[in-house]
Amino acid sequence: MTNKLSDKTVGRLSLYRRLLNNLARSGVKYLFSHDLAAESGATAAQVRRDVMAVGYSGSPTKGYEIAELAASIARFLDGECSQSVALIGVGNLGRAILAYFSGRRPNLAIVAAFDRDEHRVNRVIHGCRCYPVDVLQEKVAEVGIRTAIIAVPAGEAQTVADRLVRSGVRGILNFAPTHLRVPPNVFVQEIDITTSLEKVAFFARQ
Amino acid sequence: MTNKLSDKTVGRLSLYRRLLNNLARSGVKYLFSHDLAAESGATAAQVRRDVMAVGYSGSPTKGYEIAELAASIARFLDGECSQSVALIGVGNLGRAILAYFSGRRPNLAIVAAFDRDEHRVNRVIHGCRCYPVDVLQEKVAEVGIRTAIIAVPAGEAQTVADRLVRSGVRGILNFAPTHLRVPPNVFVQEIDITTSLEKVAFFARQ
DNA sequence: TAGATTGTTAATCGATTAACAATC
DNA sequence: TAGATTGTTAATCGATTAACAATC
Repeated sequence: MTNKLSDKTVGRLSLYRRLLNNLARSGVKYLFSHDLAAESGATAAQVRRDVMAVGYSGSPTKGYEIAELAASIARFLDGECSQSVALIGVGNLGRAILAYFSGRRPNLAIVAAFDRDEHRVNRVIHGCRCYPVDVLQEKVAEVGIRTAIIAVPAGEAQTVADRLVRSGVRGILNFAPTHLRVPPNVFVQEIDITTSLEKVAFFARQ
Repeated sequence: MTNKLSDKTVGRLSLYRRLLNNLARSGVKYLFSHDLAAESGATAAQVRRDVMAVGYSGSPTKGYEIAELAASIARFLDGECSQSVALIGVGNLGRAILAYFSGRRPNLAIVAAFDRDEHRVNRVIHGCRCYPVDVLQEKVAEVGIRTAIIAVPAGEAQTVADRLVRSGVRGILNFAPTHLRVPPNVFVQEIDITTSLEKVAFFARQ
């Protein structure tokens, strides 16, 4: 179960699950690899390999049973118990992230937010309690948080990351436009909106 | 100049430029490939290859002249004239994006935002005029916008993308959790925050 | 000069794609 | 059965890494 799975495969599985849940809601029972491929942007062969990786099998005539496949992916992606997430930085982007995840994923909820600005702390934003950043390490260690989202300005991101890692965080989603230096046992996913937009603008011009 | 450059290379170049500009501001004049590598998370060999791609040359003893290299990258990434960007969806995320880019990049500015909700339109948010989505095609074609950001709910993203493409847009930054189907001459960069967070949570548990 | 770095090619690696026997 | 799809392996592709002569 704790296989070595590539970054990309895990990303695709997460996407498949969401698509499958949507389809299940609309009453569809089965689909073929090429259906899921068309929905997700992957290829049918990728879907088949990814499905294989989670240990689920389909039928050559009926395809995959949607509910079963979704359940297999869930078993694979989600841990035994639900995971708590911390958010650091409650500016425009941080608040958008809070709003976005508010009550959406019960297994993966942002349970604590932190900010340096005292006007933003000691209140509840989109259902999430905001604390001063001074209590970051204490709080993260206390709750046993292992996943964090960094949405602070570039200059503060590395300091925040260091403190997170010291408190036991093992995965960071980093929106700050800075490459974070972390130990090899910590997974970092960088989302650099400026770079993404510049890429789009570049290829739009070609 | 209009070379076939990979997605990843363009992304790294965009990041290098930002790092170089920061260094230039702090008064540094030269750096070596491994310095830029350490800052960006790339390898020194990647930096050398990327620099080669933009047609700039360094010196084995001094390294790269920061200002010159930044200028070469800028010539390469930016077009002749500045590019206008449209934003569709002025919800929490859309407003965060507006705030983020507001006045930051003169060459790549969000000049028009669109939303379906009439409470959000016909006003200026973070310096950007918001229009009803009905005038999207008209406005995009009129201004000659070729780059757009989609920040609408998943269900509306494909419709919006179709209309954008019909109006002449050739690059889309898509925050909606939907795989967009577009013609092959349109570049799409998907930023799926939910998938990214699930990936981080998954690897944090390993 | 000696030494480190550059520009650039060759070797490696990993992921994607093609292919096909097994299956229902 | 005939036919399409599955599970899975082999071939392909592209990007990363290693290597090294040329350079200052």
